[in-house]
Amino acid sequence: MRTDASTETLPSSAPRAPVRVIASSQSWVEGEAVRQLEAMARLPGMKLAVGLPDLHPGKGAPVGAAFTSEGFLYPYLVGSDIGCGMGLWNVDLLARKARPERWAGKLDLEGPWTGDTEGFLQEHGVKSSGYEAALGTVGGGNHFAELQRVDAVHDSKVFSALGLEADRLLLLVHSGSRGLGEAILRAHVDRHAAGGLADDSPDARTYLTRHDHAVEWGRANRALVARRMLDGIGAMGQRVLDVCHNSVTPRRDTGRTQWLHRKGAAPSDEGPVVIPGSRGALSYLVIPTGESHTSAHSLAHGAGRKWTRTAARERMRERFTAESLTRTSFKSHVVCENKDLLFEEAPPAYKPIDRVVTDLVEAGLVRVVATLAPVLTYKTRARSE
DNA sequence: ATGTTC
Repeated sequence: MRTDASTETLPSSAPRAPVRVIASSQSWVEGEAVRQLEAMARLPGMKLAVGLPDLHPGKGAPVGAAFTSEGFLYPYLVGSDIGCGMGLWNVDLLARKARPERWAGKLDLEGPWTGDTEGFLQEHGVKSSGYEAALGTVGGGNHFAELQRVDAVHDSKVFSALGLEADRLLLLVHSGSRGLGEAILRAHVDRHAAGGLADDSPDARTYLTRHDHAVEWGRANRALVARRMLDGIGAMGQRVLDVCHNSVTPRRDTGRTQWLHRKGAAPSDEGPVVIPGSRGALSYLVIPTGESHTSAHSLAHGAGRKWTRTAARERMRERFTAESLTRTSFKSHVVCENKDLLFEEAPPAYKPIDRVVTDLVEAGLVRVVATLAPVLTYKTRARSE
């Protein structure tokens, strides 16, 4: 049986698992993303391929998707940022005491943390990895650490049960396992290219052990990013939630083990999650409303890209100065001293988050608990023209 | 996504 996951070599006549795209007609989903989803549905052992409303094309495999398989698992579907996810912290500071401009001038999370990373990992029950120089750093791409205020509370019962208060700041951290996850995928690709692994093979066990470690390390990384941010503004915080959106996990609801791959897909079976928009948009704190096998136990993980990075750079450079993009329509501040990244990550490069969340609500998958508005978004202090 | 990549 072939285990080759490359889309070119899989004949379109190969048997195809059911494909479901959870998006209303008002959500624009690129045809290429759906084609990628359908190609992945032809992989050996695939049982279900689900596109969430933030589905968009990726490098071979689409992003904003979840896949269940039997007998085989596919590291390539998880991608290189194993363990990437969102953590939310409750900050012991009133929103009206926020000083975004002052904080933007001094916050610096570049470079290794000067504290005891080994000790920090130990406290979190995580083994060190050799990548500790990156522990507590945000990374690139769409990663960020963002101070937020509460825009509106829609479900005060759940909101209070989470220990949240409407007048307090929150901190949302989106980051992953940095170079660690990348090295794990590279080791797999060196041996198997885009092919999958028989789930009873030694290579599958090796990959899963490393994968699980990267997931834990990624979680600890977000915790250290949060601590560095909070240290920088002189505040303390408490973790409210932390969910991973790039991972593969076993499920045993059907008798035979199924492998649930999430590629930019938040879990719907681990309690509340935050679905962030672009840095110039609201983030949605939502609670899943019932377990759903047909949605592969998954939710959208963000707004989803509308423009490629290249297109965003070109279009945004024509229309805006870098300086103007360091503030948003919410009057929030953006620390991003890499100009290319500032343009690539500009709000118009992303789809409207309200439509993504509305699609999830209308599909019966979530209820909105609160909306959160940006106050200060930290991307990078590393200067680059 | 990536102690990237020439």
